[in-house]
Amino acid sequence: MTSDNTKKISGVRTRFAPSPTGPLNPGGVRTALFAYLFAKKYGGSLVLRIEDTDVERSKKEWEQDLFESMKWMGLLWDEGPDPDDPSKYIGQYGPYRQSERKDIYAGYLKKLIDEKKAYYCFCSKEELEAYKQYAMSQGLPPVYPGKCRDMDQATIQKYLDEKRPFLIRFKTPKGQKIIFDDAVRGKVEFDSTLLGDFSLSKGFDNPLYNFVVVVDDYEMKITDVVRGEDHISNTPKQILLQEALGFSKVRYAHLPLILNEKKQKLSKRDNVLPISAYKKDGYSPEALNNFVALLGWNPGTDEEIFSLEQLAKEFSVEKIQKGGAVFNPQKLDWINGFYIRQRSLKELADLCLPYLQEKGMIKKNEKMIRPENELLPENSYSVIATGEIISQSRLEGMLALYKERIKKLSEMADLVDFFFAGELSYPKETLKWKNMESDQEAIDSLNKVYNLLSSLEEKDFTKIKLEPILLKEAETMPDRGYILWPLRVALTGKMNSAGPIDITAAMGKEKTLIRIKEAINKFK
RNA sequence: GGCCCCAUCGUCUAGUGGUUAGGACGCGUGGUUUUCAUCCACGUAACACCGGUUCGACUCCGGUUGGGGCCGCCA
Repeated sequence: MTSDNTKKISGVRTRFAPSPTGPLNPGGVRTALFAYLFAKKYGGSLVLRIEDTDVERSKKEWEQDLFESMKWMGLLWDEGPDPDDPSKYIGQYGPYRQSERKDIYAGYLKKLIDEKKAYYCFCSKEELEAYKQYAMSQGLPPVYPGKCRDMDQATIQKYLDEKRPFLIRFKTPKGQKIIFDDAVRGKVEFDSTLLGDFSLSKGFDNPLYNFVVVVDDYEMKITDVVRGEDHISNTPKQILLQEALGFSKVRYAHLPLILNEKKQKLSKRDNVLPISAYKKDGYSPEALNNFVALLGWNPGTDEEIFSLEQLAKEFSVEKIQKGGAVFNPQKLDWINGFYIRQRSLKELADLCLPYLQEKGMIKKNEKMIRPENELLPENSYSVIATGEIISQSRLEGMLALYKERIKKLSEMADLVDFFFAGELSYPKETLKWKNMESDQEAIDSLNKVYNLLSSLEEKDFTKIKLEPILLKEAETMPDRGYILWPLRVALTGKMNSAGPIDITAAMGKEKTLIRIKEAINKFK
């Protein structure tokens, strides 16, 4: 019922307003995602605003990281810097970089001072810090004591003429109850007295957070603020400012925090990676969005897999949790593995290729022509260690065997490395199946398989053809391991791998026979 | 210390006065299998506590405890 009402609200405008002081992390993405979903759900738009008023801490590189990560995640904004060329803007209300809007802020500051709703403060940092310590020790609210609140005009002018540094403070009304209705939490109440005369700006050209947020949300016609719960105690300050400036009200939805394993607010100290690192590790944006959406929100059904489009459809503020949610990397891995298993072989190959190339295993051939000028029917790759040429479908066949075995793409390379290696090195004892009593049994097994396979043609190296042949042979032994285990180790050099018959098919006749020969030779 | 917020399995959560408290991840066991995974089946495990309201509380109210957030010339 509530969601129906909300749906009717026209012109919903929400915003994501990060400060570029570090790489975008899962916490930031969660805020961005929810703001995005809120906008999409109610047919509104998402504004991206870079809160870079702190020149010391704000860096272009983090802004760039933010654009790239958001784009990669598919969280595209409707207004703000152009993701493809951040020096340009999209949407009709730009630009949205606070560092480029100082004139606007200065105008509102002057207005507040003229109307005696704000005042100059010339107190020193040391003075203020000392008072704060004292106040805390006395159990008093650690807020500005108001020394400069009623300074006479002559003194103000004198200090200004002396070019003393100053702060502009808001003249917070005392004893006022500030009540707002949070979409997540319901009614929230604060006492204005406890807020103190908070600061709006350093001089006229270094405006501060609480002030610029209010100005920008108004100027950008924001209707709904979706942000982390860590901002809830800023909300009464911002409401007071809206009232002082005669701005319209905005609605608030404060999201529960994402917590570390110790149940504290996620921070850089925790082993949570920036989005760019998850990307590098081989997590997909779909999995990340899906996982992060489920942190503090649920669809009300048992369903857990959602695309961004489905999320935008299903999303509702009523279903947002009140308590914080612990970031659980195991569940992320599970979801990521799930998405990998959904991929087509072509997609999987495209996705894994960069990892294989990075490890120096293969390279993609530019020309679709073999050295002897034979045209290839499709893409081809060169195996760097051996110079072999393999086709797209062969590569896909190899990767397919490990699709079910990885949770992230970066794990693929180490699993399939044997396909792209020269002679394998492993202790010959591993060729011996656990039930075998002597080396000779392993040698016999390998010889048998060698003979069987060498009588076949390359085109018979498919699972369908190979399986009956090899299994028939295996049935003559005490158990299948007598045939299959030595073959596995000969082909992969590993104790754990995909099925040996699958590998034989994926590897092809030539290389398979070479590997078996090499294995037998280890005993000579 | 002050203010604000929160409270169901280890974790993410369903649940809106009467349920064997459900699902998912993880973990364990079994099945499939030559191995590792996948897959399937089964299992493990929770209403923080104390009062009240009520015929009846996980659910409503109060308190306690616990956890968290914020208290910047950061955002």
